Amino acid sequence: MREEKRSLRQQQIEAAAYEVLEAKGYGGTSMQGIAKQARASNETLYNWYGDKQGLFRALVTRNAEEVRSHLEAELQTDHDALSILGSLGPKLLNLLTGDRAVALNRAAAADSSGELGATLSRAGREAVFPLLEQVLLRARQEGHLRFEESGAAVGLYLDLLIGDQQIRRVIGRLPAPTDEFCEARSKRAVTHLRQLLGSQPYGDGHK
Amino acid sequence: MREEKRSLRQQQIEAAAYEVLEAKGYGGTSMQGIAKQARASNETLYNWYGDKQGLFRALVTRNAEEVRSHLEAELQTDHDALSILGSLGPKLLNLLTGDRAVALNRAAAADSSGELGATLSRAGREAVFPLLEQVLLRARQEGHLRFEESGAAVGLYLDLLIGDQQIRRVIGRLPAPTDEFCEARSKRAVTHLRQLLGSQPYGDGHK
DNA sequence: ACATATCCGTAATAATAGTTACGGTTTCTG
DNA sequence: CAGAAACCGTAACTATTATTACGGATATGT
Repeated sequence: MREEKRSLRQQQIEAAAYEVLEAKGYGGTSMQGIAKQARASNETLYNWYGDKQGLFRALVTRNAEEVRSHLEAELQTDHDALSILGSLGPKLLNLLTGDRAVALNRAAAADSSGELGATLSRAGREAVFPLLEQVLLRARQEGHLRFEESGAAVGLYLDLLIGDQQIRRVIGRLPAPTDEFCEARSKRAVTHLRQLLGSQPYGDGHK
Repeated sequence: MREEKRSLRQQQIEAAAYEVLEAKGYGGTSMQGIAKQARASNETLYNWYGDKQGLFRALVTRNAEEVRSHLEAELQTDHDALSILGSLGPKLLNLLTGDRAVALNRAAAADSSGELGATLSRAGREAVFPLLEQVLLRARQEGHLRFEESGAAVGLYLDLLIGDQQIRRVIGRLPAPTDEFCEARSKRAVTHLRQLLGSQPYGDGHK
């Protein structure tokens, strides 16, 4: 009972943090601003999160956990690997270039200690990577793709899917992506991946 | 004489700004810190650059100008387009993910007004883009590549070359790239670009 | 050499934000 | 229901920092 309420309150506070963060950027985001936005008190924020970095660490890990669980759910289906990629791609792109992810990346960029960046990367890319690896390995098993190093293949896929979208979002030069955009870009990534690594049309082009 | 000295002093000040920026991140970079590092006075900084944003605007534009002139020089040679890409790629990658560029991207990410990001993008990607477009159009003319929209082709090339290297550098999860790394990645980008857009089928043996 | 503009070093000003503290109120627990 | 714990609203404390100010030193132009 008390646990539920506290968890709900934390969600509210973290939602408020995102609102301020998205509105004013990391530099313009203060603890008191978050507290006011959430109608909470400074004391509560510090009791729960320790300090400002602790609060952002919580945002990062919770957000990454959501990303990971989304993708893992997608992975449980027994569709063939490439169609998994087709439904997982847009979601991943959307999660990595959406407003929340951008706000967190900005926070990590501004954090001089580098700890937020480490947390963001560890809980983000480094958690997603093995999942994608599984998908690509399955695709290879099914005979749709051909590659030697799975790590390089995942890297190539991420380059094709994400490219420089994230950094351009982070410095404020791209609007939030639409669903259609994510869909189209994901399709393009899969198409190109098949052209580059597909076993059918092009033979093995690396060696 | 006075002009030269002043220009030299500005270079020193801007170099000092980079040093502080690279050491302490944008959040930890203060005007007084820069002044002390440069053995200059606050007054001079404000007289010359107006305010903090003005100083960073100067850094961004000067850095972008260097990038552009480097690439333009490369473009003047009359090698065939794809080999231009081969020598231009590593340089571009190095310039976009080097310590200076990363520091500036962090500054832009932390700037809530978005002005630095706009300047960075305008003077960076948006200045480089047309140059790359020229190269790719020349490659098409020479019959090495086949595409309809040159913009999309440039985008694809940039995705392959840069990918998510920049954002990973900015959040502190990648070390500065070595020359060998830039070289290898550029080669990979050109290889893949030829596989994807090449007009002749891309064979498995070489040449 | 002299008059002047610029620059350095340092300090003052003013505002902001991280963090702590406290009285009053709500919520939980026994 | 009584006591305790947690929470809210607000204020205080402290440190930092963008920006301005000023006296002494340095360089410039004539």
